[in-house]
Amino acid sequence: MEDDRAVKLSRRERQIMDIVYQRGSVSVADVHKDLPDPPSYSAVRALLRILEEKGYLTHRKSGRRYIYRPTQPRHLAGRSALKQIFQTFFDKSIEKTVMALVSDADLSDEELDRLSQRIEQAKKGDASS
Amino acid sequence: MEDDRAVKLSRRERQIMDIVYQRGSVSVADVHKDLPDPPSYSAVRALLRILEEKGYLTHRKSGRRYIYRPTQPRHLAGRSALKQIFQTFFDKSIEKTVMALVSDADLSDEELDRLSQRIEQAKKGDASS
DNA sequence: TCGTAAATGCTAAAATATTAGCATATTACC
DNA sequence: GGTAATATGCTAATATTTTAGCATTTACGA
Repeated sequence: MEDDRAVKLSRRERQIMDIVYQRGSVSVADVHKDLPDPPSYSAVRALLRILEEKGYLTHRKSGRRYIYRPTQPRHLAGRSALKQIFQTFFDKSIEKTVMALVSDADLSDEELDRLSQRIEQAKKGDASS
Repeated sequence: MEDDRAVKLSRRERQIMDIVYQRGSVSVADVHKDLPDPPSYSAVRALLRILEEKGYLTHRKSGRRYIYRPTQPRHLAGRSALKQIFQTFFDKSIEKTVMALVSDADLSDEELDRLSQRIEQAKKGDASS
């Protein structure tokens, strides 16, 4: 289990990381705006600083403000989050997980077609990449 | 956003809920065993009691011990967890999420076939349920 | 240029989560 | 029935998280 990352985050830290990943990069004000039951601006800054100290974020200056970005790329973080979900709720079954996702989504026939085709193409024997 | 549930859990509470959902139902000892950096048995009991107070768990007696179960059914909890993931990491795209899941999984050709067929069957026009 | 609005740095207070330990109850087994 | 092992109930100490506020810096615009 290399899920040490998300497991160690406090509630607020987790909420903030979610916002960061959703937005890609954020200013303090962005986070403050999106946070449920938002605390003071100061509090948000402190949390961001802590997350940076812990290695989850970096920042750069843009004009007079800091822009924070995650250190772990989004797609990697997403994958490990998915892994966690399918282990916890879907008996480690990809199929169950996918079907839950699909059946909740109310996709059009076209979208379903496209999806099933893309899955077909993932087959090993398939050279049409 | 009705994600009020997971959003409110503390770190330990979340770890415990994960264990509960993974196992289906648990004794205190089960949780204690699975918890990363396990605290005392007492601490685990306290957390379970709190989670029950908050409405996430119930318990029944089995012999001399308590068996805890989640109040929200597994599949529902799983779905809302998935929703959270695909919103946060995959631009609210089912397709992106599914493909991330599939491409990480190293499924056999047979499994991929089966999956793509099941997705086909989800089409509205399809009456072969 | 220079005033000012808007940012960050820092620190410590307050709230919440986490933990251990002792007292008590229950069950299984001899 | 008696007793030891294994539960839970409860409470208070400790650790961590979350927060606000004041001091200082920075860049934008009149």
